[in-house]
Amino acid sequence: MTIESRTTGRIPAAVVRRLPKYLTHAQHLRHGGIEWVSSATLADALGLTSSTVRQDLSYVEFQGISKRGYSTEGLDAAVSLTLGLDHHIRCVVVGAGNLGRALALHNEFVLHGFRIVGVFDNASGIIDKKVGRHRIQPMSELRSVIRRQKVEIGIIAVPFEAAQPAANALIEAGANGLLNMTAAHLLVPERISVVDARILASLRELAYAVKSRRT
Amino acid sequence: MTIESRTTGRIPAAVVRRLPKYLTHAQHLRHGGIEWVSSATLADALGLTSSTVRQDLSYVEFQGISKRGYSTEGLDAAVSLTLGLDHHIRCVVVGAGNLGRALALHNEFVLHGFRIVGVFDNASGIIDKKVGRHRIQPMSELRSVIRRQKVEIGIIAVPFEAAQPAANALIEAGANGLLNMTAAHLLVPERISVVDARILASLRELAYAVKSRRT
DNA sequence: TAGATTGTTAATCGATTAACAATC
DNA sequence: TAGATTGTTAATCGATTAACAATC
Repeated sequence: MTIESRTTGRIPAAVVRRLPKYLTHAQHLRHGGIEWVSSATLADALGLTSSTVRQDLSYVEFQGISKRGYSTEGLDAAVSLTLGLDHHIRCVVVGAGNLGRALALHNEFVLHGFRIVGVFDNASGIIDKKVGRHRIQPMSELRSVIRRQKVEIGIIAVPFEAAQPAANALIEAGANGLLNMTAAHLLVPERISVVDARILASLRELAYAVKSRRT
Repeated sequence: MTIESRTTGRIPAAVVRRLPKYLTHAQHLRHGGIEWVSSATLADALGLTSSTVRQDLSYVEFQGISKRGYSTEGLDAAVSLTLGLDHHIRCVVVGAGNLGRALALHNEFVLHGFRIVGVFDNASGIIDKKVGRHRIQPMSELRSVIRRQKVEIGIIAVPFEAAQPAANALIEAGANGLLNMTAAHLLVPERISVVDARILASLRELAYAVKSRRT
């Protein structure tokens, strides 16, 4: 495969899932003043093999240097660019319950370029209440906020039964990506990307793991 | 492969990750009064193929019936048992910030058998404050709570730099499974299971997906 | 019974790892 | 220079899908 096709073609799903880990670690190392990291060191820190690391990074527009490894600064920049994180990405939160409010206030998102530009709910009792600097808005305003502010991502933090309607509303309003914090499986058109946060599913996976440990 | 070895051997990771989805959907169907579901219908609802569904369910101690499909009640019971969800599972939350408090109050966990038995933090200013029915306890009490209450799972909802120390404290105190809500990669002994919630990573994956859509 | 649907084997596909020439 | 480390190809491993006999 030529360099051309490797770096411009689609990146395998398994690799895309790992790129955020490389990014986080590269930023962490940079922050600690470490300028170079080898595939072996990176692998150890992230629980991978050095082979996987080198394979993965070959999909990123960036080269390591023999005998030195990868520049943490270059790695940060290149992975950020590959993921499309070179500019702020606007998000809205749908659902202003405990979880939705916590996410709207979550500092880490802003710190890494995800800007929450609206918090929505359909419970009339909480409309206009404040969540940090946000004012809870009714779902009827979702469309105009998404259009005006060019929102790309909707975070769905509603009760189980409200998840699909919330997804429909977000899609109809123009969102292209959905972060699903519920246990519901969302049915969406092919052009829409969904990532499931799997919180309950993760606890259930852990239940299996700790059970298996016992037997 | 004999029935014996299929159902008693270790279940492939990819299958374990899907079992919670089958469980959620089976419970949803049951709740709606639907008693039978075919592999094809299940596949459509969950975005899988009927072949994957049948393969996956062959790892569960439970059989479908030709021409009718799977009993939703049987499916619920069998998957619950396989995952080890036939009894309550005790958890603690470490970190009483926005996210930790939201998770401690999250109704869905209790509803599905995960009981939060303690909320911990090391910021002296918030010790003894209430989170719903929970009182925030200092980390110094973590060990005795985990031992006394036979806690299996620790939920880590602390700032990035505090994640590894929190994991160490949980492991030292006797937890066997960790749900990591932070972006940090946790280094743990082999006997300990970690599942990453990947919230920031999921947003970054979505950033890539919506970027790729545009080009 | 005939047809629908399961359970399972075999084939395909994709992801990970091993190996090593290129190179700094 | 000699040795460490990358980038890439080929081999292995695991996950998904296709196909079909068994069965209700």
